[in-house]
Amino acid sequence: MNLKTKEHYEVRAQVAKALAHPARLLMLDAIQQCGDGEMCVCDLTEIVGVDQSTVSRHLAVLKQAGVLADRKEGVMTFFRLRVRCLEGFWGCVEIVLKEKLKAQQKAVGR
Amino acid sequence: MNLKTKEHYEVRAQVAKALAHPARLLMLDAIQQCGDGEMCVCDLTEIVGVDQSTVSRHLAVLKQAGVLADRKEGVMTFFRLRVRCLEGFWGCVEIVLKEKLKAQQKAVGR
DNA sequence: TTTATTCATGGCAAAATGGCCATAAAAGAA
DNA sequence: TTCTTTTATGGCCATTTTGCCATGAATAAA
Repeated sequence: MNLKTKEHYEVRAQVAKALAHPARLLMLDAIQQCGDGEMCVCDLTEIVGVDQSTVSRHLAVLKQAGVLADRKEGVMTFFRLRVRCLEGFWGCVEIVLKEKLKAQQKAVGR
Repeated sequence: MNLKTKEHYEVRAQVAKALAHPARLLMLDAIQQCGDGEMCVCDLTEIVGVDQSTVSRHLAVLKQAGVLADRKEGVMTFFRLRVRCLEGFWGCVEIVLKEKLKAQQKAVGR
């Protein structure tokens, strides 16, 4: 088998972890769908509906993971996606969810 | 904007969370690469190198998420992938890692 | 039957995560 | 200058996650 080093799996898990929070998913979705391709912390705070400090920390996680980039303009900070592959990422998640549903239906019919 | 419900993001985050652990990644990789397409808990325990009870719990997480299925044969339990899309999933992670590296290089050269 | 093997689970402790509040820092407005 | 707005961060607490040990349950072997 062609298994990798422990670090190999750790850095990849770190990226997946950054994507594994509902508030962060919502923020990514909002940024992706907004016309400008970027959003300020204040707007994201309103959309997510948690404390501004919490949003700031979520955004820091996504930035640190390599998913978002930021740009300061005056008093505001705008965040934008650094990658275009998230569709594929969530496409796989959708498939997993469908499989899970299948398994549950099979279990009920047992 | 076409944002989804809170639950929409929660179930998807749950799947991502299941994939967001180095030991679980290693196990998925091992199962994917092994010839039979399935592995027993005992072999996975040896590969990962943590307690057998810990491996069992990791496998339960992946099963619950819809990523793995299991099959009992005698005293052993074999786990196999339920989905074929993980390549795409990790492909996106690779792209994120490359972006992160680019950002770090830019930061050093500043 | 007794013994050994394989896996799952209860219990517990350590660490990580996520949330809020308060507040600092930076920029612009008055 | 002083006030306001926007963002980031320290502090703190509650919850979740992760790991191990011990042990139970199930099956196979002796």
